[in-house]
Amino acid sequence: MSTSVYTPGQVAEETGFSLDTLRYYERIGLLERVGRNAAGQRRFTQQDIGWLGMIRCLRDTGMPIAEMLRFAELTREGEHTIRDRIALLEAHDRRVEAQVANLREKQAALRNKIGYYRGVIAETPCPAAG
Amino acid sequence: MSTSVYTPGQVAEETGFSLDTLRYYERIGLLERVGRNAAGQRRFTQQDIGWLGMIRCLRDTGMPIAEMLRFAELTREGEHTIRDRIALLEAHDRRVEAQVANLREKQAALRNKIGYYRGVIAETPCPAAG
DNA sequence: GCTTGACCTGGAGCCCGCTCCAGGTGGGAT
DNA sequence: ATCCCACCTGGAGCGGGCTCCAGGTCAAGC
Repeated sequence: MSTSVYTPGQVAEETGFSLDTLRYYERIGLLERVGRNAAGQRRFTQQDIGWLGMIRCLRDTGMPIAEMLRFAELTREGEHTIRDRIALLEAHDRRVEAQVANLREKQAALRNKIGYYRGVIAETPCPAAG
Repeated sequence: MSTSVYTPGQVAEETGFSLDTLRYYERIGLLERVGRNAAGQRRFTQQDIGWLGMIRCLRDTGMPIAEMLRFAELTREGEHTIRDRIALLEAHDRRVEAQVANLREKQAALRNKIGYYRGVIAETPCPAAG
């Protein structure tokens, strides 16, 4: 299984992005032009897959595509942008933290509500026996 | 300050929903027809605000509007739907839990990446002194 | 030799959740 | 009396992020 290249289907399978999404990401430049075989079909490298893993992390944590594009750009520009990349990721990390905090807060409120409903039921044990 | 009704502006202020969003929620039935004054202007009750708080929790935790509508419906149907409401909220709670877990997992990966970048910088302390 | 199916392209379409607009009404402060 | 501003309605528009489609090209298995 040390195939050094992967077909679109394999990549979709592995990354969880749909074929259309993979093409879309390439179109908008989030994915650098992917290599092709003689017939013009995409052949992804291990590197491409690694980058897609990064994209997956950023998307799943709610980074908008515009910002991922910025990050992609920085990455392409080379090592001298590493500080900028760190700054970008750290800012994002803070947003993720806030996101989790908000989720937890709202979740607590919802659990409260569930508890309240349970109490209501406890007072009226049998639905139609009031 | 114990105004028993609130203007749209006050409600927007307090709930963080925009005026348009409040009207939109009423239009689609997420908010039951809000009371009006003689001139036809909305006057929200304390109850409306409570409900909006619930909506806020559900939205912020990613519940789609269609499902909030379902919840609203159940609520309007009365006490005999409490078990269904609990079920709905519990299912949602599980999704929220999964959401947080995924965020945490991806966040850890991103922090890893930041750590990696830091390592790269440590090896090349001065940007142009390679 | 033919079918099947994975893939290609460019472009249109879709869903969600708002957000904005035009044109109009009322009501409170000065 | 006047001004201004908050509010009203119905309906159109928008931004993000895909997703689908038509029409076509290879490549391998039967």
